[in-house]
Amino acid sequence: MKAKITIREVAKAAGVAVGTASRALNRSGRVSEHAIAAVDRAARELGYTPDAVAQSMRTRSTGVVGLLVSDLANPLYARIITAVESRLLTAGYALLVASTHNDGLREKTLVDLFRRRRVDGLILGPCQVEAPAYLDLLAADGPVVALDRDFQGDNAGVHVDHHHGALQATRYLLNLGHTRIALMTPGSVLRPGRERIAGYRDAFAERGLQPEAKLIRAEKSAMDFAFSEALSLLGSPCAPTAFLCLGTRILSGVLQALRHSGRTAPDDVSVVSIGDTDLSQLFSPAITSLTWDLEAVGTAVAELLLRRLDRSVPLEPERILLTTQMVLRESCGPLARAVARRPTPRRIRTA
Amino acid sequence: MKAKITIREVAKAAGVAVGTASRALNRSGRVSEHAIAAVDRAARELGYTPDAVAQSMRTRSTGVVGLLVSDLANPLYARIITAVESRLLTAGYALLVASTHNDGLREKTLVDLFRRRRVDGLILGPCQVEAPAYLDLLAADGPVVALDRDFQGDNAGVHVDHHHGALQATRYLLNLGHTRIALMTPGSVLRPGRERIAGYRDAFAERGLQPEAKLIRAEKSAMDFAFSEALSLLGSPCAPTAFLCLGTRILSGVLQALRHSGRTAPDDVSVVSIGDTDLSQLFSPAITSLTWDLEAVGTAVAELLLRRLDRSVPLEPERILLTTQMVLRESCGPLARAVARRPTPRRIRTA
DNA sequence: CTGTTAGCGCTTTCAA
DNA sequence: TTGAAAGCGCTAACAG
Repeated sequence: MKAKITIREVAKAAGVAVGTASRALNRSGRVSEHAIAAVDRAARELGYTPDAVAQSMRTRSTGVVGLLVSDLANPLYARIITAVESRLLTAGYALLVASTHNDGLREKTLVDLFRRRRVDGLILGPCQVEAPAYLDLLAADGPVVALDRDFQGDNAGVHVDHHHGALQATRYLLNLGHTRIALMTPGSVLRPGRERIAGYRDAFAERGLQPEAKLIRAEKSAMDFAFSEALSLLGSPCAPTAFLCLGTRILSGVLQALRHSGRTAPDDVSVVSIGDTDLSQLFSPAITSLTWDLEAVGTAVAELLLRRLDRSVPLEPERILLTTQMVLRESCGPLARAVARRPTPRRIRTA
Repeated sequence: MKAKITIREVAKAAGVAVGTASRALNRSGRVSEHAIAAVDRAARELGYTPDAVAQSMRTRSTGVVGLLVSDLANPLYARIITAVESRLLTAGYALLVASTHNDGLREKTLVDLFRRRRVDGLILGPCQVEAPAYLDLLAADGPVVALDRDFQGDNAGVHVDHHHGALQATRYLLNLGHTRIALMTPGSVLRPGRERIAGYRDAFAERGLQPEAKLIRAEKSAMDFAFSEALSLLGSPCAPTAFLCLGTRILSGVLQALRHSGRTAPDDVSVVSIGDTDLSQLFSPAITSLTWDLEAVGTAVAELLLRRLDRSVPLEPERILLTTQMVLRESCGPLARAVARRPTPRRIRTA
């Protein structure tokens, strides 16, 4: 393990004092061209690399930002993270990541872990407890920006317009004549879920309707609750004629349930997915989906943080709202079709 | 921005010297029970959090490890990373991540970025140039472990047995009577691709056969080259009767090509996917796939690194090889079927 | 067992 | 413009 080269040795090799070497390397303040040249050359020859830890020690800035999401393996997050990482890298920042698994306690632990490491900023995705008390204290240590999450503080964040998205999707299904639209969501606590449920309700309200409470499946439950929930819904006396699926895993579960019970979209039921993936694109029939620009989300949240990291600009509340687009594919049809087919005995019976 | 509490203030509040406070907090060496109690209480009351940067400065250990993969958004990597993060967290380590985008230069930049930040260890996934010169120098700074990648040095890493996997999959197709098996891979440079191609060849060799060179599509090319490649293969005079797809994106492309040209598996062609995802499980027909335990890969690589981070154990070469399993589903059939159907005019014509 | 002190490698006053 | 020196917060070595 060869000894690390320090700025001290560079200074000596260049025939200047360490202070001068530092100023030369950082191009900060008044240094002679001559000194700069000598120091640069010495640094290059010795293969000097500044020690970021020591720099952080003095400057109180680590050049690291932390990112917390509920699950790194979620393909949607994975793509957002890639975009965040990319944008941050161009500004010289490194990215520390971790999964909260949607557990408030774990989030606190991780935030502390990051804080002890003196991250310069924090990006927080949705989590169980949206605005825990420690978030306010935290803001004193550096900027915290929200990723599809609501918490007080100076309120900076990037949000997807899930409300409008769900509204749009629900309207579409209502226009096709569906009213028994099952809403399958992994939870109603987190912002995305909350907003989507509200959008769904509002679409009904626009027509003076109200969704059947039983069709809203927002219980927090096991990962693949969607399969069993969908199956039981399909077997109930007033089965839904359409499914609005919130998330890839949910879509998987619903599609499996459909297959299992011998139904197909769009003939027996219509299916819309909120969140677009390989699966929705390639499934037969291709699934009509609500999509949004994940790269834009990542880039925007990184940029927002970067702006707040730059102490020269004043910190004012800043919320960025990104819109969703509906991609029409093959999985939806007018109610008539489903009604016409429902009487078939095989289809009515419970699995 | 309230002033940070340092160990100095904790010591004063507890009525001891900083040295004692440090020893008490770290339970290191000889400290009286009394002192420990006083220091702990003072620390709690003041809300003291040790500054990891200052600690790193002294101890020369940051408690951070770096992880580099070609693409964080790749769902397979995403799941591995989650497992790595989980395992590392239990040992108190934080995880710095970045994507190399399979670019050797970018990898070097990132490795430097991590190194300057003095990560304690490094996990490197496959990249363009498998064993660049700087990797050897790097080993002097701390342990480097490979993730499905071959490089010299002290050779520690976790590898998936892609060779055996591809062998297994190819044998399976050969047993079904297929010999014109297209191998669709995003590249032959990286270890996984190399090994898989070798396995594929070896399966042919076992029967004294040799695959047609034209059926091996290992060109490095655009992300969705699979679609056009598959389409052109299907239109060629001696179209393949089976597809071996290496990776999710490739599978997507091939499935799209099949749909586009009006063919379906397993009647017209057989399809096997190497790497199992939602798509392969839910597609109709469900795709016969080669799968491996991604969580095990992540845990194993984390554990391997952790072991090497512990300076008390001697560093000896250590390679962990994980096996693959073949999951039989509905996308493959005997050659006979495809042959019987091929004469149908619509199917022979090029799209 | 505990206090004092010397740095880790760097940036940043403050004089010169 | 430059050099010398003072720390950033902490741990480790050394006296007591």
